[in-house]
Amino acid sequence: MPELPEVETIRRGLEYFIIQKKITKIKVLCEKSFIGAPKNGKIINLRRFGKALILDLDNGYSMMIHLRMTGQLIFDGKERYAAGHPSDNFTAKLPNKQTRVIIYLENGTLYFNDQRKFGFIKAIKTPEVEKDSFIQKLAKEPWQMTAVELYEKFQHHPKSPIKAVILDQTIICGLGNIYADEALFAAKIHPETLAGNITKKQAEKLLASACTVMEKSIASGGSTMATYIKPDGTKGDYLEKFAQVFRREGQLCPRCGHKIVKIKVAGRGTHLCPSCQKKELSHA
DNA sequence: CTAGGATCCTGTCAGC
DNA sequence: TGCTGACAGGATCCTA
Repeated sequence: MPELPEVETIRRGLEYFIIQKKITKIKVLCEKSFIGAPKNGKIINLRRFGKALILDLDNGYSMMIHLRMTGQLIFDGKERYAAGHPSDNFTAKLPNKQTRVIIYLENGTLYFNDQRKFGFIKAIKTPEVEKDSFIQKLAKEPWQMTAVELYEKFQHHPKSPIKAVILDQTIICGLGNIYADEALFAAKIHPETLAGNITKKQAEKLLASACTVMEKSIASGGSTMATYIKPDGTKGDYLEKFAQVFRREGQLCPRCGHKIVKIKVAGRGTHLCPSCQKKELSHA
């Protein structure tokens, strides 16, 4: 679930609590969730590659963390800092049934929770991080990429729907299901448009939109910040505050007032405004 | 090589 | 109430 903005939010938030802190012990509660041998050591750096987080230790080892769909990192010390897949775990007593790994630090405890066990922590030597196959295959983030580069990549997947293509981290890095839908909406492109039919102009708009939607999210702390309290005192979340189309099927398009629909593209739930995001017959 | 679908796993929710 | 199937903010593996 966590996409680039959420992982960046976690990185920035966690940094404050765990940099220069020693790991005293690591407890693996689910074998599948930890690859390699746990290493203690002092945390000297927190890096991010796409949706992957890298925790560097002072002993030559690193831990690569990927949250996949339902992973969460919750630091519990004097204060609690929780981010990742939004759920009650953010405020629950830990460890609980979904806790997979516990990292004990000198100043608190870092819980890796993951309902579906798709995520993992992997211990590797620091120089091996950039040789990791996932990291190595990652494309540039939208801010580093030019529209021409992106357009040319589209030509390698001419028959795939554009949504499937922008979800591919080896083509453009950082978007997930939310921001793919939001970026396509902002660029007024139908998610089923074949990548080979995307014009240079559309590629440009799409790239700019990807930057904008993710920047806005990072600036506001990512979509997975626990919750916020609405003026009426009830709880709300990022999606109802910032998402234009994601999980808004049945509601009215904020741009044209047409009803937002949900379809399936590339096996994923996909939200769009059929009026703003016309299939083929867009511009020239 | 690309494209599409199945798969990993747990939990929740809609519909009968 | 209990069951069943669909679905879920990701990525990889398998097949055609």
